[in-house]
Amino acid sequence: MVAAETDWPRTIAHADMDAFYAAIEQLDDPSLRGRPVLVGPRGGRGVVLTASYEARPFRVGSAMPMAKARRLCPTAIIVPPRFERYKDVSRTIMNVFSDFSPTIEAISLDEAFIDLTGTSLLLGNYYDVGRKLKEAVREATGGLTVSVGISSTKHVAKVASAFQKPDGLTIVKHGEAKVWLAPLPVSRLWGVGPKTEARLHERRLYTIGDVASCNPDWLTRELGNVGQHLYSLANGQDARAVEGRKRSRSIASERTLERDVYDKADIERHLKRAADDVAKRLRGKGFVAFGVTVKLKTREFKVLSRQHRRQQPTDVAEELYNDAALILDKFECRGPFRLVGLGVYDLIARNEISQMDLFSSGGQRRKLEVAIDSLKERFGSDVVRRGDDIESGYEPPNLDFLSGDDDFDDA
DNA sequence: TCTGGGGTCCTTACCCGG
DNA sequence: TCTGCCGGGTAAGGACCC
Repeated sequence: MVAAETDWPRTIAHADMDAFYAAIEQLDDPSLRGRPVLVGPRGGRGVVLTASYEARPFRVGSAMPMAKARRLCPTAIIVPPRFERYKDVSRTIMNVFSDFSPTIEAISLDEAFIDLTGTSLLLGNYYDVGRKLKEAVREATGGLTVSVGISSTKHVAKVASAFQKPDGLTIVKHGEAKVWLAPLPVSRLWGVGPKTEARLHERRLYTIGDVASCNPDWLTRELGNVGQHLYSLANGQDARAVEGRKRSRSIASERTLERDVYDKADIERHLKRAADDVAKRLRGKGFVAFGVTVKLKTREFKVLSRQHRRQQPTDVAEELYNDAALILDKFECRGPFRLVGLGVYDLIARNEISQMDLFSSGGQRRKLEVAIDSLKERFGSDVVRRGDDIESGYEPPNLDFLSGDDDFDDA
């Protein structure tokens, strides 16, 4: 039944853990098993991070305000999150995925793409691979379940993994993706959120099949590049490859406050805390940052941001804070604000700062990074790097760090 | 007791220099 | 010399994801 799978141009699995945080809490505390569990803050203005499957019949789900979730499911047990523990388990499952392929792309703590191209002869057909993957995760974690989708594109694998949650295994054969996707609602397209869903509905497009069969030029006129992208996805086309690990491009720290702040001194106090946090994480990753942003959210949920580009990059909390304090003066709105945040962008590795003097602006550097990445992809990183050996008297800068060989997100 | 925190990518507007 | 156009760079916001 899957005899043709070796003809697939690529084979990609998407593995997505079921109710990850809640499942870990139930694993670690047997008294929680079989009961509705909400992972999230016990008080304050927080939202549900994960609801266990026992809580879901009460129409409770992620991102729902905790107060509302408690009204809907009064018997739920609320457990504060333990991210360090979740990261540990994440490392375990990523190691399991690595046993199935050298090319895995972690999307978050609990999900990843796994490039299975060419592995069927080693691991059996893709049903076997899927079952082995699920079993390996269950064994390595002591009982957690994962839902797996396997197809010839990232997008279909992703949609397939969500198709039979929890503990599902869905395989969509190459060449059958378009037909398989057609009856699903447009909201299942990866990248369609509430806003885009509404825009599609306004145009009488309700299923993925509706999108697939509409006129692509019309859809592009209506929705711009998004329309073009969605048309391709709806037709089962998605050329994106499973990418290994990627460099992080920004780091931020923001908090919704117990009470709204009006006072500039109060805002500055929160910026100071955020600067400390961001600086610590920058140093932990060995990065320095050129760009600093301040984010404020009004009582009406309007998000405002202002940014500033430094002459010299930094990972020092005091410098980040001083920039943030200056940025604060750029806001016309005086509050009250419910959230204060500080972020950094335009990151480079700290040990390469001196070489950055060659490039005056972030845009130029970004273009150079893209160019170098594409050269490395095309010719291999060893070939591209060989410029250092040229005996011309000119010593080209070592730009290895631009490909991010050394520092990555560990998520 | 009504709305998190951490990200990425894209669009739009504006400024500036050629 | 002035004006208009165009493209690049940057800033701000928006949508989306988990």
